[in-house]
Amino acid sequence: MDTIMRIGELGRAIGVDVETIRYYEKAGLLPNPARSQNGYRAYGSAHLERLAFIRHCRALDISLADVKRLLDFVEHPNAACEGIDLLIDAQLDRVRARLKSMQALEQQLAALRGRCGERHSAGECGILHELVAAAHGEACACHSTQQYDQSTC
Amino acid sequence: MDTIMRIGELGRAIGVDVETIRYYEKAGLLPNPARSQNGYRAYGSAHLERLAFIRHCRALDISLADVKRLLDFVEHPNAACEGIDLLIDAQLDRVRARLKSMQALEQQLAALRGRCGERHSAGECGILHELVAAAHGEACACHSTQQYDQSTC
DNA sequence: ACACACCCTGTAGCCACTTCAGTGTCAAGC
DNA sequence: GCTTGACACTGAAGTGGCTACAGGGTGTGT
Repeated sequence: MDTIMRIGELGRAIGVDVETIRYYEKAGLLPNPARSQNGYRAYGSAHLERLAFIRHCRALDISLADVKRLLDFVEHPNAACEGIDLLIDAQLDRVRARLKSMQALEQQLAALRGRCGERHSAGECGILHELVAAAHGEACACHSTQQYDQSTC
Repeated sequence: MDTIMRIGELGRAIGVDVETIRYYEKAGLLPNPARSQNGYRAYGSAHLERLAFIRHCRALDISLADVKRLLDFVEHPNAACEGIDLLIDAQLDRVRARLKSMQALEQQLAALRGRCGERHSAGECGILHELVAAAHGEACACHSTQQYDQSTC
């Protein structure tokens, strides 16, 4: 009743490298599949679903450790769910913090890019000058704060 | 004339862990400093500036390999500068791509967060349901595309 | 008989650090 | 003189999330 797939088929079905699947297995995220006589891994629809879940979480940039926790919740649906929203909250906080820093980064790089004129030596390059000056200047917040806490520079 | 600092002072001056400084040295980003009689590293203002430059570039999320290239330009100011703007362009492209995907991510996580009500078991948790359903659904673009190419889900 | 695609295991490499184990140096306090 | 503590040194190993490779076995088509 259950379609049986080999690792390559599973990989193609979800769009995951076979090495990654084996890696998830070793990391304890995918349960050990049955083996056919030749020793090949034999996957069913349960594995397919679980792998899809993992990849969806990874697409949300959730760490494998957290994915493991979420999978525990899926396995034990009667447990209290407190942990779930806390986990998602924390993830959202992380993503928002990074988003903010990436935006600052984009601004800085875009400004930097405008500094370079045409046909000149590295010694006259506005980008390089700007980088050196910014690294030197005390007004720049980059050096005193964490990478992901920086505002403008 | 040149203030001489030990590694701890240099680290505090720039806000970098001493281990990171030694790592940069081993990686060839910081030149080998002089040593005092006891074998301690002795840094001068040139090292300070160079380290500040490196950290500034890293704050801009520029890879160490690219920082190395930029440092080469700083060292050889008479070379042509073509490489510099290309490097910054590529960096900007990378940052913008990540920025876009992070924005999509934030949307998805925020939507997910809204799914969880109060006091219920994991089996009834809207977040978990949503995650499982989204992983299962074919309409979701997450599985077929790269992590950083996803749009909405 | 052979090519070729697929599968297996185990190990090492990637990036940018971080941590650790084990040892040495030096100034201050008792 | 002895201890304590902060700081320095080296080299190796660990982190996360894969990715790549070496060296073999399996299965199908021609």
